[in-house]
Amino acid sequence: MDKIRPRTLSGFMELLPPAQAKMELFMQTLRDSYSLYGFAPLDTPIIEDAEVLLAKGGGETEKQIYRFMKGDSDLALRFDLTVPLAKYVALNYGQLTFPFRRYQIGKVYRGERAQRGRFREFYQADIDIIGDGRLDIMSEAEIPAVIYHTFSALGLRRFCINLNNRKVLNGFFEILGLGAISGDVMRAIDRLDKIGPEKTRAMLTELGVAPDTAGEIMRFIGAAGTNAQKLNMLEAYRGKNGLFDLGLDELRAVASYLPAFGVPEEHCAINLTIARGLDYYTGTVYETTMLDYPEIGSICSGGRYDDLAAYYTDKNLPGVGISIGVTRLFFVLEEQNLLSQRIISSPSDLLVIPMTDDPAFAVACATAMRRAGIRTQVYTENKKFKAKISYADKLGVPFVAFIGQDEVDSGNMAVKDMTSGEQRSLSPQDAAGYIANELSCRRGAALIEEK
RNA sequence: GUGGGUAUAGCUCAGGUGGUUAGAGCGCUAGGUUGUGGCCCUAGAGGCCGACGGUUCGAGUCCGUUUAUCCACCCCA
Repeated sequence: MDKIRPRTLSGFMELLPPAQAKMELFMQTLRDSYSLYGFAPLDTPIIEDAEVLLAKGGGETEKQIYRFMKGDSDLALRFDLTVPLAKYVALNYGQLTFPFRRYQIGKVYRGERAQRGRFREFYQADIDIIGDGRLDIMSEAEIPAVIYHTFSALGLRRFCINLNNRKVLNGFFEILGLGAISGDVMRAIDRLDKIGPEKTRAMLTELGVAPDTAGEIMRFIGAAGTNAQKLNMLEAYRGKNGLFDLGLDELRAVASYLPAFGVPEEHCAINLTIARGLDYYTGTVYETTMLDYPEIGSICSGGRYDDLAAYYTDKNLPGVGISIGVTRLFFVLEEQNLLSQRIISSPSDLLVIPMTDDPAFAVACATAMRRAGIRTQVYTENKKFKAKISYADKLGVPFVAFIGQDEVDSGNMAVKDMTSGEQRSLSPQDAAGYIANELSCRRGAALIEEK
């Protein structure tokens, strides 16, 4: 009989158990970090009514969204977590307490061509703070702290949160008389780090920007130095444009609270080239990059927006949020070999191997170990001894307990440390203490270990 | 959506100018005798050479079509 060839669609990540164990730890670390800052967990359906998801319509979203009919229902898979959040907040407005702080980690779908590090199904890990009518600048100032803590908790050290403000950029363009093409100009300067100053200048010229104006833009966005020095440079433009002045005040406020939030300046820098492609950002924007892997691009992006749910409600709901591309980041970390080898990725801490015809004592030992919190499985297949211990070896189970006739007679367990090869005969109670103690010494390794 | 590359064992890949039973490494299975894994040795299983069509006495190899996949661009996480 012909078999159907098993296959997984391109662009869909499917991991083997050891890698999946690390992925789970990754996401648990994110959950713990987000919740430490007072964000509430939220989940929403993967499938929504197409009319709801495509409320905004047009553009890339329309082209990339998975959409299908089920009977008479026009359905679509969510392509991010922000649109479902907007719907959720509009729908449950009366029952939510504002500012509404939620985190959500979930799969999203984009029907585009998959390639290296680009997936069609991937996890996003979002946090957002939604205000009712207004939202203080302090929420924008707090976001870098959450990003900093989250990546630090993962074990990442070599990263930088880039800060900018859309009002500063748009105000600056208005000062230069480029207000009409600010979107195109922003797109051009956003690519500075990727294509270099010459090509950026050429793009500006193509847009019809006069040479000396282009020069001023290049000087402006290329500003170097500390955050304080960059803010001083910006002060030179104060008084020429209301929007710019407002943005400068916001940027200054966000930067000034970094120390109180515990964010070191070397991890959070004003970068005037950061524009973000998404057009709904209206204030602070964030983009986090790994210092040793700039080619990867942003691993966490977000910003301030003025009206989250305008398509669903008349309520004005300004907010600020960020998204970590979990699947891409995990893929890159694995590819760069930055995931710690010290993480215990075994599904069990202990494998109990019965060697007598009646496994009752072995099962009783396993029960005692589980009561002590030790993740335990019993090997019950009737195979040769070698195959049994090899099973533990392949799974990376750190401890094995042999239960043969000697053990049944003595009431002890023969506990072997698979790393050292050392073996000792212990009562179940002593064995539980020994294993738990050893494990606690080995746990706690960070997920990411930079070279 | 645009441009380029690649499809041979479970995985990574060899297979000059067409020529008999298509190979390697890793992995897998079984041995190397009794209650000790990793290393080593031996043996074995496993392929309609992506699919369809063409050229030819003969195609894994050449040509066409198609599908899948990868890379780059666009855009993004």
